Amino acid sequence: MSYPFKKIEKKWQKIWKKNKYKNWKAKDFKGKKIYILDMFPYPSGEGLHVGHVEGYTATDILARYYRMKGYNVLHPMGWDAFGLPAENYALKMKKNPMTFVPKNIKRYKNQMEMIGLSYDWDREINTTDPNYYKWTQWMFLKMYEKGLVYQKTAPINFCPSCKTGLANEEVIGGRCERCGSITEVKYLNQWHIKITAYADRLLEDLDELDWPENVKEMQRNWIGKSEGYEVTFKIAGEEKEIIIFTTRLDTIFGATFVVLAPEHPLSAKIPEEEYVSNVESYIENSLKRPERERKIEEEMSGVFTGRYAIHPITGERIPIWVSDYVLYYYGTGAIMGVPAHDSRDYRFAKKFGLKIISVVSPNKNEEPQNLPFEDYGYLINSFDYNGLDSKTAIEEIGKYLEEKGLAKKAVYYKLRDWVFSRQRYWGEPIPLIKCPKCGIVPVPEKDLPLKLPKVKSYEPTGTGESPLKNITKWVKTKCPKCKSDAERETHTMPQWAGSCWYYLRYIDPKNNKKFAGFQKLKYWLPVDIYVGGVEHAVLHLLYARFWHKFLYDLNLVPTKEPFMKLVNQGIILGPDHEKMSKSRGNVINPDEVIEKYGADTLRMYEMFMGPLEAVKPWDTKGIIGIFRFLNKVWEYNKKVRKSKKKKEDTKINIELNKTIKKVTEDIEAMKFNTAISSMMEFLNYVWDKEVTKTTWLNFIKILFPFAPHITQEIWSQYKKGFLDKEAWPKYDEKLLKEKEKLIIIQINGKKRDEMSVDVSASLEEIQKEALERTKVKKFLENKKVHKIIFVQDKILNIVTD
RNA sequence: GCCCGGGUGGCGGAAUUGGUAGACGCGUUGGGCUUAAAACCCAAUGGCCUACAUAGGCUGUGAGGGUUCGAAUCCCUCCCCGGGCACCA
Repeated sequence: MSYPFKKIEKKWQKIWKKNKYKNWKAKDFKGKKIYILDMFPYPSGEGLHVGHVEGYTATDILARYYRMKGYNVLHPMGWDAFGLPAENYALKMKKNPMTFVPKNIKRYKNQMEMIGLSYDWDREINTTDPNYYKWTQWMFLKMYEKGLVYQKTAPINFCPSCKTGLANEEVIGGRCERCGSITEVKYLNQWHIKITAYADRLLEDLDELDWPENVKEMQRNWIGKSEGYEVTFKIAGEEKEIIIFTTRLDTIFGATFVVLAPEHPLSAKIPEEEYVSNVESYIENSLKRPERERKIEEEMSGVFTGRYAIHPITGERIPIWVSDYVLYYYGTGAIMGVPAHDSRDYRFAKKFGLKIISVVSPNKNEEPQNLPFEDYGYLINSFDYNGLDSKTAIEEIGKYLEEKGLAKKAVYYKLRDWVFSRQRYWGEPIPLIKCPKCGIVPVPEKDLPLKLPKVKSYEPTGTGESPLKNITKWVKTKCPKCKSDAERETHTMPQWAGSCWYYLRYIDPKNNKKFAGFQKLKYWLPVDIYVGGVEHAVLHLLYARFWHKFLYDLNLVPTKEPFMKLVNQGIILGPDHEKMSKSRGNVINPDEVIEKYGADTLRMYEMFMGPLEAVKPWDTKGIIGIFRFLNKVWEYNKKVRKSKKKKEDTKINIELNKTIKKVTEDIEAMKFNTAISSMMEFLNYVWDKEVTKTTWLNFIKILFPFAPHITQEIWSQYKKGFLDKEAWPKYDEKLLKEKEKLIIIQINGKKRDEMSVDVSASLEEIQKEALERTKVKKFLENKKVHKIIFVQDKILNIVTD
């Protein structure tokens, strides 16, 4: 017979709800605050999966713990309901997202209650609520006002299945982040946001953050800062010049050719007559192919223009080529080819028989052994600069060229501006109006929110136009400036827009004058702990940091960064150690687990599986261990209720204090798996013993954040009120200082014996006692003691010759 | 190719950061309860070996080497797995 978890869990969930979640409310400006945040879900309709439960349980434990510790805890939840995930699901089910999404939200919320998550539901937000997206639009207009929003026709990534343009960040390995389709390149006129203006700050401020190193590294790589020089190469017999970008000015004496990207304006302009048709067809061909395809190609291609560039130092004539291994959208779209020290230039030179000169070597006055040699080293074959190390050479050569006006320092980033238009229905309408007379005119603030119109058909068109385009009534409007007939922008914002600032709205969710009051923001920010999946490393987490910094510059938020500490929960694999997926049939459904074992078991098992950050497989058998543990708690409680014991034994007291200490420290370090182990150890220890009610209730208190239902039920059998309101038990350090210590006796580093010693014993006493032990004597026969090493309270190592 | 993680029993994982390797849990084996099974309870459980037994020995944290009285932990070389980036000049 198992304990009646269904009855207990239902009972307390009902009471908590009836109590209007009062125990979980955050109060502004009251005492010491802590802001514990989850990444809010997209309510797609598939329901919560075990991965959500993992992260949400972890923060729930923290929230419950800190409340008991007397903190003012902000632990909110909301819905990221705009965007592709929700819309694609609605499309699949042939429903309108406007009616469908609220249903999904209900389902998600219901599931969260079934897991026993202690959110402050008064602060619930929904990104599709006009009262919410009013402020998303407002912030967008602020960016527009500050010149960070611009329109440009550019080749962008386009998902043929979702039928919309995507940002660079949304293309993972050439595929759409949402649906996995291979993306295409389309030339579309899109709104962009100048996130690149913040590249340097986004990079630098990473250092201050308590984030996993790999996430910081991913952001650094994504931003991809390169410092170098722009160098001018004159074209022989022409006024025109080619500006190239290089980070390796030390290799300039090895530049034996110049390469232009096919898109480079000079590519089509400069070829000698006999080369024109060749170059033109090459350019035409490469423009047809998306960048991604060009990259994958092993074989290098390119054409000679028939023209030569003048080397800026030696004055030598070097050939100018056009090749698509040079990217137009990075740097200046032109490079100097240094085949001896760059693998791509090397391959290119080999293929077309171009000159290769080594100019950097690992050793002075020596040619490098293997080409290409891409590391820094010492200069050779470089005239006056021979013998200098690469770094010095870069500076010296840079100085020389700068003086001659042929070079200047330059910084380039891999990060590109954020493509912000989506050709989809389910998003925040971009609040801009196109007036034939005034051009682009923002929707006046008083007219916000610009509501998304209700429609019958919202299927994406695939033409590069938004479905909103067909809603003539909505599209046709008057220009706010000149009142003449005008049209609304019909593209919508990407799904990331709403999630860029949702953590701010929780702080002041009902404010209808501002997105949030500054004093409240000052009290609650920054977010102290943010838990969520690593998949947002260069998406949401980069966008939100950018958005936050923008608001910071307008003095609208008090901190430079939104999220101080970030923790990524590791994904939970199926029992077969493979990623959970419907097609593999290895998906664990949390609803079913709750049905079979209850929410407390589900919560605790997910915390017990291993470290929060680790990727770990679900073990269908393993969960029984937690279930047994909770059953044992229930059984043992019956024994305690009958007990008349008044005074606790010292040994049990020590054990309890040890457990409280371990659980306290482990929760703060988010090491939930070992916290649970130590509680199991405690129960195992007292299992055949009797404890007082006080001892037992202290144990129940520390178990509460992990298993709130069963503990609250047990608590109610002794005392009134909610465990949320109880103070976290303190542990007594004095009790933890044991009188006797176990000393391990090693001989030459190997454990041979152990003995118990009074803590007050002197080293001499311990040594003497140890050397007299029969086992020790046996090992020391015919040997001379050379040295004795003693580690206080731990080890005595006897070293012999 | 480059950059991050990581390799510990049959499995998930512990190990105070250089000091008893394998906590806790699963599984397995033996025993109890039961007409029987499940559930539950008790005990054993890294591998190899010696022993009638109480016991005891050797070996062991991906491989090899090094530092140290002492290494899962630090250093060097290599192998393997996971993740990210990938013609970014």
